[in-house]
Amino acid sequence: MSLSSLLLWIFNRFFSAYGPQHWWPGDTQIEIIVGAVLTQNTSWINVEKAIANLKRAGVLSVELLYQLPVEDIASLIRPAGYYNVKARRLKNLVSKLADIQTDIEDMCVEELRVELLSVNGIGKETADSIILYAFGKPIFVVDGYTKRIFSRLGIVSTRDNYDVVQDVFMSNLPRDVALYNEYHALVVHHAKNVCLKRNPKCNTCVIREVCKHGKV
DNA sequence: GCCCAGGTGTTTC
DNA sequence: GAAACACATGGG
Repeated sequence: MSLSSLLLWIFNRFFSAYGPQHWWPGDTQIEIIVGAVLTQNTSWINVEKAIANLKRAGVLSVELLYQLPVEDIASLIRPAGYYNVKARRLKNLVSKLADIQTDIEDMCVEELRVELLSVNGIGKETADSIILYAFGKPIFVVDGYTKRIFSRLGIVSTRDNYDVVQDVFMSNLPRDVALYNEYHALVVHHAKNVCLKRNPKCNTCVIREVCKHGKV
């Protein structure tokens, strides 16, 4: 089986088993963008509390976050952890967004990615999450879960860096926003519920036929 | 009490 | 360059 066919087969197994994930959780573009920063090395449950605080304070917009003192943002996002670091990152990001706002829809994926990566505190995963889930442009999001699952399958190596892993998916799958959206969300679901770090539930895994862990 | 979470930047060898 | 470290809350 070709790599392309294998990646699609895995996607179909995940989708059949888990169904549509309706990502990204969040009603507005800025909520998705803020969530992408807040979830850095942080569980989503804590991010939800922080976003609820921002909503309650009525500051969940590019303009208002731009105006709000960094100390006030830090105080509101406290439940998400790293609140001083993340408050600064959010300020940096909304500043950049205000700068490029009128050009974003006309930018290609590569141009937008360069702009986002130029912001201190926005790395590859956060940038790609924003491009895919907030702006609806086709780029495959890689995270720790993706590396864990697909290295167990032998498709990537644990040594491979972000760009190498991303290229495996983007060179072997159609450039399709809906596919990339659902695939990454399904990977996260699978990692959280089945392919756990310490004790994976390989006996019930829907891709055990192709996973080294699942082979008896 | 310990481990972990949808990372990133800086410092250090 | 890569490895170690800082950043911090809250759930299991």
